[in-house]
Amino acid sequence: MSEVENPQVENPQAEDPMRLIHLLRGLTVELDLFGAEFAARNGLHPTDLRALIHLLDAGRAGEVVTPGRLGEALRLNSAGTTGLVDRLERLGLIRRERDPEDRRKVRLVVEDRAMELGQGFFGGLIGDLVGAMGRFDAAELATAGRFLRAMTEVVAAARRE
Amino acid sequence: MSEVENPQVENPQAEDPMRLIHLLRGLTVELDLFGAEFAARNGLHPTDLRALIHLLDAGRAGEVVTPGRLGEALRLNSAGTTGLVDRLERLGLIRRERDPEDRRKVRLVVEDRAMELGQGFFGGLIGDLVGAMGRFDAAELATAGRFLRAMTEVVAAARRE
DNA sequence: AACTATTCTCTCGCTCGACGAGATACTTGT
DNA sequence: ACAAGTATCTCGTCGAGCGAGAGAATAGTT
Repeated sequence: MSEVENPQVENPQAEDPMRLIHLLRGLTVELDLFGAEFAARNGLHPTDLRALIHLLDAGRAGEVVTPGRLGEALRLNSAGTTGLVDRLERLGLIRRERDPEDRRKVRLVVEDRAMELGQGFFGGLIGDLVGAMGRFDAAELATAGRFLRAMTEVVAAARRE
Repeated sequence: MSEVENPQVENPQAEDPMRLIHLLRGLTVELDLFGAEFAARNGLHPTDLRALIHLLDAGRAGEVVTPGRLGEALRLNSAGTTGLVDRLERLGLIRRERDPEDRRKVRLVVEDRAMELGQGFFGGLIGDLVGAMGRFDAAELATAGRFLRAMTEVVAAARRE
């Protein structure tokens, strides 16, 4: 019997939790860098990209986004938010529209150009990711999903203290 | 037989690839926000935090980090790197030391204070994450690891074009 | 209806992180 | 010794984001 046996009743191929932690962090680092490089290549700042993602998500969910909501989501104060919206509007990615029902509000409307931009770039990556998922069967994907949800839940809980 | 049987072919609970994509992105967003809030609470900027992580990683691997290497890893130019190192040094998190073998070089030495900072904060999160992993058996953790590695590989490959 | 409080967005002035260009210090090859 | 190369730092500038507060519209109270 080698000393490799019986590491608390587990097999030698068992995944070390710390390895998984580092994998999680490594993945987020890669995704961040990917986003940052995409942003830089298109004359955007990281914040602009995050804003765009938020706007596209909200649009897909059919929600109306105002500068206030956007700034809150991105943890910007009102001055920073105005600057951000100015930038995105100047780039032709979004458009301001006064809300006819409450004229204090401004609706941020995403232009087609922004969707094409997001699609054209992230679309390729998403396709590759989905392709790589093809090497996993349904049960494995379900396990991965459960795992990701569990980890996300922990981080979100930690964030709320 | 209930509809829960036969998961391989068209199970209603099967994980939709796009759901997994959004989970991945959601997780990176949560981790980013967690880091940003930690940084803000300690008077650090996101860049400082990234630098600290890089330095701690390198230290654990026994590598010597110079301002040049650090700036390269963080995609900063030399001026920005000097500013970053100044900041970290002013905060007492690192220390500059001239390399006695090649006196053009500067070694960045991490102070104990920085390790305590990183440990004290990320330590709690890591503990929670490892705890949540306890709800998965060895085979499931192995699957999760394989999945994370596959996704990381795809993103890294996309980044290299 | 007028008056006050509240909500939402924007303007102004400022700070400071990051950039480009170039200076300085040290090392290596001839 | 001298030129070329490498590592770091200095200087001037830009611009994203902050704090404070102004302006515009709505909601609530009497």
